[in-house]
Amino acid sequence: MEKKDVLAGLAALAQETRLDIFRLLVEAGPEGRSAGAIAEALAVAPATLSFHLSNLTHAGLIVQRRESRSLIYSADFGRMTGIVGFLSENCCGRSANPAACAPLCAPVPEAANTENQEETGNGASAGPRCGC
Amino acid sequence: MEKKDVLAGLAALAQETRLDIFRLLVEAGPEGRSAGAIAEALAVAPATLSFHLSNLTHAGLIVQRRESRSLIYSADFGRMTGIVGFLSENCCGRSANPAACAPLCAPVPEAANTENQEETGNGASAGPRCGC
DNA sequence: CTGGCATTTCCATGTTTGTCGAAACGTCGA
DNA sequence: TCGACGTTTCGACAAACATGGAAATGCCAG
Repeated sequence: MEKKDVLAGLAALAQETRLDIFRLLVEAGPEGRSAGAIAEALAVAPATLSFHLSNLTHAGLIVQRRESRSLIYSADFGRMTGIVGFLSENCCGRSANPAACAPLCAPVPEAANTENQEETGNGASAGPRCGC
Repeated sequence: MEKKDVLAGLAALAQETRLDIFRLLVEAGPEGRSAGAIAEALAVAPATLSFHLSNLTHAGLIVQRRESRSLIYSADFGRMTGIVGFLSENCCGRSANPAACAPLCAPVPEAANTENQEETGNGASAGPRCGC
């Protein structure tokens, strides 16, 4: 995963409409959703949606396939995990002492959860986030 | 973690200079780095750096502390894991069948690694990415 | 081949963003 | 208190971006 790819992915997600689209597709899973269905679900004008879908596709975050007259879009999780990996690369300088790293790299177990419990159980499943 | 926070975090990271800063601070760990040290390491003009540091701070991705005349910045991993959690929220509609979800949610074990091995061992440590 | 539907491309607009020089601010050593 | 140093704020500019209406494109049923 190269820096420019990560940058493109983050830029694509850093926009409300596109973030909504992506999360809708994450929720839809491999099955995906047609452009029309997305437009209806999010109440976005066709031209605007097309612009954003193109953006997300070029960023590699979503994938397009045809099904009769409709174009179906679905999320590409591999790309997302790649981006996350890039962000935590060389975490804490790959220090050999997990102690110095723990406060940052593995705050999930209990500390970070005291703030906001809404959607724990997903990414915050207490697994080791970085290689520390 | 609210949507606007996630949006702010992604927008902050979706910029080359800021991405470089954040990754530098991720590598630096809890110890952090002074503004001057960052400016030197990345060859960024002081005013520009200050602008980006402020941006990252407001997004909650980095934290500031004073040490004599210098301001030390360090990454806040809790925020990052929160963002990742938000992105994979309701993954695959929380479907009860992991089979339909696996191709997207847990492609890491072997499939995704065949592409690019550079920084595996970090985020791509084969742990379950979403709650599927 | 033709009509119709789903989606995209084109275009113009207003808004946001990244950049840097100059000046101001706050903190520390003497 | 003073001078110096590290950092931030201000001001201005060019560039990139989001948006939606209208027209064009691609695909399918009959």
